[in-house]
Amino acid sequence: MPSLPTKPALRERYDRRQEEVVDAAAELFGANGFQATSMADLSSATGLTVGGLYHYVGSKDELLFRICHGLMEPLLDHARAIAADGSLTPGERLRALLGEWVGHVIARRHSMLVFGQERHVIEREPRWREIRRARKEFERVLDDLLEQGRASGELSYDDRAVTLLALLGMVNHVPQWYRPRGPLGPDEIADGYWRLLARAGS
Amino acid sequence: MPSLPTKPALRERYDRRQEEVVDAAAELFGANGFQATSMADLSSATGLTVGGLYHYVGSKDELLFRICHGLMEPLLDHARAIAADGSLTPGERLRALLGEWVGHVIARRHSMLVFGQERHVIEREPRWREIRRARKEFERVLDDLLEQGRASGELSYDDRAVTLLALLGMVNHVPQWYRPRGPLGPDEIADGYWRLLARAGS
DNA sequence: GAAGTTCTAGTGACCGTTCGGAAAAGATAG
DNA sequence: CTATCTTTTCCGAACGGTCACTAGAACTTC
Repeated sequence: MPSLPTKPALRERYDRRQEEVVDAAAELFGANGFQATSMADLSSATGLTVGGLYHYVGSKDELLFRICHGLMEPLLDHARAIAADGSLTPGERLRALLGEWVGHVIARRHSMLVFGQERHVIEREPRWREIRRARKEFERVLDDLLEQGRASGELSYDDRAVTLLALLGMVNHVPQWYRPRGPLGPDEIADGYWRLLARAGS
Repeated sequence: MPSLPTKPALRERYDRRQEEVVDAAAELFGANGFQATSMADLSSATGLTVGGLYHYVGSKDELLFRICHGLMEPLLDHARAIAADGSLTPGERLRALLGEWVGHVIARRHSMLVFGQERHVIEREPRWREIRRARKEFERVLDDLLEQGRASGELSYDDRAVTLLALLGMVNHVPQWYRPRGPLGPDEIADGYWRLLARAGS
C-alpha cells in the first residue's frame, strides 16, 4: 500500500497507470494463467520493474480482485437498466441484455478467462462475497426475464432452471473460443443464442 | 520414472494404486486449482509421503496429462459408437449422445474443471496434440449430427456454427454448478438442453 | 526542496523433484 | 515352517530454483 498522490492532477495520472497495469495483468493472466504468470512477466509487459509494480498495486491477489471486480460491476449495471426499461417487451429486454452481455464478455474476454480459471478462490474466500453477490443478482435478473418472456408468450421452454443454466453456460463459454478476426462477431453470436430460446416465435 | 513391477499380479496392484493417486489429484486440482495444489497437499490426501508419490507418478505435469487423457478418450469412443448406430435417426443419435455426454462430464466433473482451468497449457504445448485432436474430432461428430438432424427435420436452427458452440458451452459449463444432491440430475439436464435444440418438433 | 516515481538488490518461504536406503512383501530353498 | 535373497513399496532429508514481496536509495517533476 504505497502512499497515494494527494494532488488531483497527479492522482489522475496515477489512476491511469494503475489501470494500465491491471489491464496488462488481465491479458497475461487470461492467456497464461494467473498462477503461471509471475510478477516478473508482468514487469516485462508493463515496462516497470518488479519493485515498481508495487507502487501501483498492493499484491498479486489485489490484481486478481481488481480484474474480477471490474468485470461484474458494469455488467450488472447494464442488466438492471435494461430489465427496468418499460418501453420494451420482456422478450425484447432479454434480447437487448443478451446483446450487451455477449459484447461485454467478448470485450473483456481476458478477464473472463481469469474469472473462470480462479473460480476456486472466488467461491471460497470471504473477501469475494461482494463479487459472488453481484453474479447471483445478475442471474436473478436473467431468471426474471426468462419467466416474464414465457408469460408474455415470446419465449417457450420447459424447464426454466435448466434454460437459465444453459444460457449462462453458452455465454460464459464464448471467451474460450472467440477470435477477434474470426467468422463470428458479437451480434451473430447473440442472435444465434437468442433464436435458441425464441425460435418458437419466428 | 520408477522401475515398474514385472510380475503381473504386482503390476495390477501398482496400476490400481496409481489410479487412486490420479483420482485424488483430479479431485484436489478441480477443487483448489492445479497450480495452487502442492504435492504436499496430494500427499495428505493419499496418505503417501511426498517422496512416495513419485513411485507412482513421474511428475506433477504427468498427473495433469493423465487426468485430461482419461477424460477425452472414453467420451470420444462413446460418441463414435453412437454416431455410427444406424438403428437410430439422427435426432435420436444426438439425443443419446447428449445423455452420455452430460453423464460423462458430471461423473468426471473434477477432471473437467482441471481441463478448463489449465486450458492455456493444453492449447499451447506440443505434447498435448493428441488431446486437442480428440476434442476436435468430438466437435466434428457433434457438428455432423447437428447437420443430419436438420436434414431429417428433427432439429431446426439457423446458424449451425453458433448452435454447436452453444451446445459445447452449456455442457462444458455443467461441472461449474452441478451438485450431486442438487435439484437437477443428469437426465433432466440432458433433456432440457435437448429441448432447446428440438423444441420445434414438440 | 518536497512529492512522487522508479530502480536495485535483496530475503525468506515454498515447492517440485531427487536420492539413498529402510521397511515390507514376495519368492526360493532347505 | 524357517531362513535367505529379491523385488517392490515407501520414507525422510535435502537441494536447487522460483517467486511474491520489501526496503531504501536514486531519480524526476513540480
